Amino acid sequence: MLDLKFVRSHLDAVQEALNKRNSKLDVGEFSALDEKRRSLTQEVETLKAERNQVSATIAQIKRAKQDASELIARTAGMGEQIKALDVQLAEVEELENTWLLGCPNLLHESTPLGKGEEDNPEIRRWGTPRNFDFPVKEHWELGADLGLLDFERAAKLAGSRFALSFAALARMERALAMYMLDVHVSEHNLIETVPPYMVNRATMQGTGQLPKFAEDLFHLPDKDFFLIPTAEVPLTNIYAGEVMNEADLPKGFCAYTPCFRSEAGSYGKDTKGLIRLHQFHKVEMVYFAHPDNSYEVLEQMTAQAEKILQRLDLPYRVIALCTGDIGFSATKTYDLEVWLPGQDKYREISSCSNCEDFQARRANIKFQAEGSKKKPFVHTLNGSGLAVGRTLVAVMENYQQKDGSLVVPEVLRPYMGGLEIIEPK
RNA sequence: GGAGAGGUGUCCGAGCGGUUGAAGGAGGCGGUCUUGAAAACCGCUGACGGGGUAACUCGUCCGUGGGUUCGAAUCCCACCCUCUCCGCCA
Repeated sequence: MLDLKFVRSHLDAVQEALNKRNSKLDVGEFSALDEKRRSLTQEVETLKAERNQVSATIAQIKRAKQDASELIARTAGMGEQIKALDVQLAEVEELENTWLLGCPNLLHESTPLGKGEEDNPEIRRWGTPRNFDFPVKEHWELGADLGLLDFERAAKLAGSRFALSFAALARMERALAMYMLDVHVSEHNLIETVPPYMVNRATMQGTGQLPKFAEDLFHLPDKDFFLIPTAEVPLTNIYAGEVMNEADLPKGFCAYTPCFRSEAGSYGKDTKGLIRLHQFHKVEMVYFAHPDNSYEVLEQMTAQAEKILQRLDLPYRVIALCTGDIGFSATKTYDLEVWLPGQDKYREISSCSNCEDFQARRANIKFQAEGSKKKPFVHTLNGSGLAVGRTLVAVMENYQQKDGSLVVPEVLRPYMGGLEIIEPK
């Protein structure tokens, strides 16, 4: 969330960012609440100061073993009055806080202005889409023909937006995940992590999923746990409430986890195949960075995600999300879109964002500045490195052959017992 | 799941319902002493919010949330977490 004092003193700048995001939020609402809170605070604190004084006097009298009943009688009703004001104050504070928690992040100056995804500019392209001398299939067709992907039985087990994959295809998904993790751990020095896949409310609030986006999450009411929609949530919250060492920044983590999304409101979108499921796997990168160089870390992290696509020889492009399309917590985001010949378009496979101190403030993650008493908030960044299910889709569609078989990308072969081709039955 | 113990400041650790924001240590910072260092001694050493140009001042915070009281770290209730033992379990 944004800093309360910053919002108060930069109302115009905040409103401008909200407008660029197509948000309907009005800073005037915040302003009114803030003023109300401050005047109530003064009122109640004056009363409390008075009460504390009288109580101290009573204490003195009692210690002198004298009778204080007269003074005690005089304070009757004071507690009630304070309590009533405290309740009012708590209500206003709650409203103000809810406003702040529901307010999206500011925007980096380099984030392009735009209404929606159609306005996202392309930054660069890598690779050349392959020319096929036969009609290309989409991945679900390939999977079904190979007998290695089964959506009907998955629907029987769970419902729509679930998948079953088998044998070489299942193994290839595992190979992809292992390969990604190995690259990030041995080449990028990320700390491999196995985090909880269910987290509590505070954790979801720390990264910005709650309170605003509850409908996107799976919730276990018994324990009040939420299934993670991305490993960004547990990883970013690792240092919640802690003070990190400046010398340790930037500090990066990665994790291979399932991700659970309710996909409410996506009816009719990507209803076929592996593109949009309630459950998928993703290798996620999260960095805690120094505010001075977090944008360099963003470039580096994006390059790390790109490296995976390059090693798999999958053509992709990098786009910058515009102000109307960028996520709630981010000030700047690059999306990597991989070429899917079956769909004849580029599709999102990674999203790399700098959230600056937006999440750090929510989750209270600071660092001790050396040679100073200050404890500034860190900057947090997150990026997919990559979405494993969608990478499998990209490999299937890009590596398909005329006879319906799939060539196994070279870098994956060591993870698949040397297998070079996945043959149809 | 059952039985018990406990959660206090950077850390350890006290705390009869009333000068306790919190004893006493340790650590850190500054100083005295010293050729230098150590030791010893002295002082300082939390966060957040409100008011004030400022010096400063007021309020809140002893796991979390409620309650009792003129007054709660201290009493009551609920919840969370940690530890020990038993049971169950991959």
